[in-house]
Amino acid sequence: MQTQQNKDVTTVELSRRLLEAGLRPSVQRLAVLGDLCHHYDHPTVDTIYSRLQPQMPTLSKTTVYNTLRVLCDAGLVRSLNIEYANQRFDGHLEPHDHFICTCCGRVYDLPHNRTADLPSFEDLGLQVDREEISYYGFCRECRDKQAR
Amino acid sequence: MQTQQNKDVTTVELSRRLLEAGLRPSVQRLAVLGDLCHHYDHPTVDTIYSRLQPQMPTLSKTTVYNTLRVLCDAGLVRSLNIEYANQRFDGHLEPHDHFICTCCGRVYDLPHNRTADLPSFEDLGLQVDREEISYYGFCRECRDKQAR
DNA sequence: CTCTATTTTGTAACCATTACAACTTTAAAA
DNA sequence: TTTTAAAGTTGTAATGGTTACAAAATAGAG
Repeated sequence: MQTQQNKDVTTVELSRRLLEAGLRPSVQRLAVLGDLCHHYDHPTVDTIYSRLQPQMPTLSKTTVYNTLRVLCDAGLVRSLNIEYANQRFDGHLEPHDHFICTCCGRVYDLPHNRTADLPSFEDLGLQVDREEISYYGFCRECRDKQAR
Repeated sequence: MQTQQNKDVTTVELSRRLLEAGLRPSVQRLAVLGDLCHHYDHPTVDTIYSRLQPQMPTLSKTTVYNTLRVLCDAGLVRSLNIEYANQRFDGHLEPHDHFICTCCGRVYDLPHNRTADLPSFEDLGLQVDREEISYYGFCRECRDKQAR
């Protein structure tokens, strides 16, 4: 669950997604987007950089930051807002929620816990584009560890 | 809505809450907790500091940080996790959701959009303590501004 | 092939947050 | 009271994630 992978996303598909979003499919962009589509482990910028750098020795961390911003703006990637944590990213685009262990900080995917569509707050003058549901608590590992 | 206030919370009441949480009701703690209970505007650390500093010239920003952490741990205050923003705080404790304008960054309170209690993820080994629902979009002001 | 816009890179700066040690205040005991 | 120890506050310095910026590299158009 945590280290779920999805190797099905080919470079061709990634390239198509970038082009569709009006972005040039550079090596770096393909690498960053690919990393997020192949690992659903909600990595930090640093994690992404560390995974890619060995294969791309000239890669700059600034590029990872820039690329992630571009990908987020294009909607190809989500950024998660997690208490007491660095920014984290998610290449998993189908609607789903997150569980954050307040003990170890790990992030788990959850099925989207919402029966209906996005609620409307038009009466308040608010146009809702996106919803983010996060649960906080203890994962099994941390509960077991604490029990001992 | 945005600058909603609640002057009904007296110092005596704030003091009682602190003591009940096992915290000494120091001047600084009363001030920080009071600020968050009197303004429901989801301030940043800096905003809180700026509001209190004029009346408390010796107040240190470190104290504001320390105090907020202590208050959060005690459950007297919530911290919000908002995309592309500094940490923000909320002294409004009844369950409610938030709307964040992706244009101006303002945070609006919403009624809690959840019919049932916290869902259970026991089957996944996850013990849920807390839920956070955030909506992102455009507020009326920013929509109007963009329309022009 | 040349030119120009786009993208990437590395360094330096920025700024929110935390570590730490000194100082102050408080509460309780003597 | 006075003393004493614990709790709380303060300011400075360090940390570390993120961004600004300018130079270098790259890619697509003509």
